[in-house]
Amino acid sequence: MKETKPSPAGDLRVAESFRRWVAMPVDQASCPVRDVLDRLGEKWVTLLVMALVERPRRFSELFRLVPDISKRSLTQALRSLEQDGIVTRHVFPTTPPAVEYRLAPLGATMLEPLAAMIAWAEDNHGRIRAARRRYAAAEAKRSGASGSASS
Amino acid sequence: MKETKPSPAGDLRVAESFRRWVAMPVDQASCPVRDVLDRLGEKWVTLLVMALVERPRRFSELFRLVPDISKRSLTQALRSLEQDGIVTRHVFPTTPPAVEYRLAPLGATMLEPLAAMIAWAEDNHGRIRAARRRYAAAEAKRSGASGSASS
DNA sequence: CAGAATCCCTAAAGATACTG
DNA sequence: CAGTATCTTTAGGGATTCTG
Repeated sequence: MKETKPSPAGDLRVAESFRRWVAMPVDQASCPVRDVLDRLGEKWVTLLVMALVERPRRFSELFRLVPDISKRSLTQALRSLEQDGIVTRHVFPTTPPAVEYRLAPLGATMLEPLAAMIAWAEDNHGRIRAARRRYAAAEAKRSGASGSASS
Repeated sequence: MKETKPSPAGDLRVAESFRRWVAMPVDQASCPVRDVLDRLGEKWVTLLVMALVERPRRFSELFRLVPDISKRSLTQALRSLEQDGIVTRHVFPTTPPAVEYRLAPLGATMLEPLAAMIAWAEDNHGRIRAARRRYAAAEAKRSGASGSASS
């Protein structure tokens, strides 16, 4: 197990974050949580960041590395990341052209929190799947019981 | 600035995570990163978790708290969270009925990594917005320069 | 090789109306 | 109050084709 530190301070910090957030205008652009986290939520973004941790990768390399992505989505996701300064794009004017994507300094700073989330996901994947099964079972029982008895 | 610790260990850990992930079958359900992180990426999920940090909230409370969510989306997001064991749902059979959503223990454990991500987002929101402006400017120049000279 | 452009299609999200 | 049901709109994303 990792450190199961209670971190009441952390909780309070989140609570504070939320308080600030809720006080903000709905304006998506000015709310970091929505503006930044939404980006990270985009389908392939985190996966690509992970793919770039070890070393820079070329387009086709990433394309092969993520089996079920389309070139279009790959391009889009890389654009997002480039736009936000998370990755940089280097074009080598050879023939045929080679393009390399590398984690920008800003991107490197997000590895820590990202790794924390990933670790949490891995640690609790079992629990979550169990919870889903439990939920499905409860749901099935609800449907099965025709609204009559069965307490 | 916070601690800008280099954390090479953290980076390696992510790299390792990715290596494991890429070796996995595409099977979404067996990959924690995709299975769990995708959920967290769902539009309102993190926001709702944040809304539940301080104390349990009722449906209508959450509805008011998140200004631009629809009842339908709220219900769905809460279902997701309930399904995964992140929140629990308590029905008080009064008339009219009151339903309270509260962070489950499992949900509480994700506050730490989530807070880390949020902190990162807040710390770097300015940088990201700047990067976007830079990107937009560079893009505009590309369009402006009719593809001829300009080094 | 690395993309841009196009078409298509599904899933997510909003609005509205109805119900226990 | 706390939903569900239905309809509609939209945008994300996939497949394909074309280009520098």
